[in-house]
Amino acid sequence: MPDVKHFDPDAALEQVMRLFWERGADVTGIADVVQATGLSRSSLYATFGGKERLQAAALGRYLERRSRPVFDALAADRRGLPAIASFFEQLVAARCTGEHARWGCLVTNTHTGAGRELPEVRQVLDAHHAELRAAMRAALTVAAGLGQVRPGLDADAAAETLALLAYGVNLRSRAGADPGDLLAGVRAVLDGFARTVTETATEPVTDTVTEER
Amino acid sequence: MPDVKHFDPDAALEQVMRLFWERGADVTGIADVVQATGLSRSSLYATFGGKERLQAAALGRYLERRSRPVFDALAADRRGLPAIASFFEQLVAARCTGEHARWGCLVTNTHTGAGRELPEVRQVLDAHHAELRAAMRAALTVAAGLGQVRPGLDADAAAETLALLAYGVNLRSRAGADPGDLLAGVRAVLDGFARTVTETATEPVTDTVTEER
DNA sequence: TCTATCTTGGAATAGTCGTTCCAAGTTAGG
DNA sequence: CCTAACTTGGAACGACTATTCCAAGATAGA
Repeated sequence: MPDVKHFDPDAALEQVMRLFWERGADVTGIADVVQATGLSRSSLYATFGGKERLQAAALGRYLERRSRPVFDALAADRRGLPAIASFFEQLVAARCTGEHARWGCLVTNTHTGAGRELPEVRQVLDAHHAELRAAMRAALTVAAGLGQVRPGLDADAAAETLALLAYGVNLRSRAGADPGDLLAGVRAVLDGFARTVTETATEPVTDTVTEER
Repeated sequence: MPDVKHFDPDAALEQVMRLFWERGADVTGIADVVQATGLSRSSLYATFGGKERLQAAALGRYLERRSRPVFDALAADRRGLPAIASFFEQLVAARCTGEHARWGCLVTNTHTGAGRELPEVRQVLDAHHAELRAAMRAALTVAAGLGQVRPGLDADAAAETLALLAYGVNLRSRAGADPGDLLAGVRAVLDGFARTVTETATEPVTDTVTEER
């Protein structure tokens, strides 16, 4: 029987993902990957193939390990509009403070990069958008059932709105946007989706967002 | 007296801007710039300096020639919410069809690129955001004066929302998003900002957006 | 322990990157 | 026409790019 790998491919891919996430895949060289992972070029190419396949794998890992769990939590949250508000609060906090501050979102960042034309990458981009929108839609449906939402709201359109808003937050956070501004922008949208003007004015569903500022 | 330039620097910068816009500055080499402009490396460096300064110049030109005129038109538009709806209709159309389809927005694209840390570039990014938000705010103020907007709407927050939404549209359009989805997302926001639920349901301010689909 | 089979480190590949340099060409005032 | 001042084409630079290759090392069944 042959030799086995002297490293953990899963841990290596995790480091590659973080490297591409923080710096951007386009401007990160294989030499950087070698240094960050401690692997040799041979092991890297034998395990992951070339850079394009490595980028696709790292992007797929980001969707599975980073995005999807949050999307699933949102879709499973039974609170309605507060669930969406909570999602954005955590998003802004993660994008503007802590370990990954100003890293943005790897999927969002990839939209403008060179690898966006690769089929494997494009597929992840579209899947990310579909899953984000579906999670938003699910939360909006719950909100509608709880009577939190204004009559006549198009849940599909509103879900698309919130997805686009999340991309905007991700994008601007990478340029060092003020978290207060981002949260204010989120609050204005959710207030617009809420049941009536007076209700949201006296007791807004997004009170927690305001408190975060 | 010395020799004069054998080319038009303004026209050359225009071509560079379009090149960076379509392909991305990071993945566009000086060789590509030389080929696209027809200039020699000597003339290029003598006129614009290195690549970083060239990128900053191209980005500044984009803001001045592409973004600002549209922002100014929005800020000067006295229609209120229809002015904002019209802005987004033109945006989606420009991003998804015609000459610059799937190019996105150069400023939006630059948010995720390598040059985003350069002071000159960062300055343009922030200026772009400030001007976009100010234009949105101006249109919202007009809308409030015309009684088109729901009571209690925070114009600053709503302006931030619309700016973030525009970034989302720009980003997703570069990945080939469906223009109908984008317009639906825009419509949902504007309906939420409009005066009352019943009014926007029977006669939405964003009717023209709906018709575009 | 032997050996087939895989992994590993690191050299080497051809190509591209941004940038610099210089001789040759071009201009316009004197 | 002369010449100072500038522009231009194109070669050349070292540093980097992704990728390939191979000898040496490691492994586990026979």
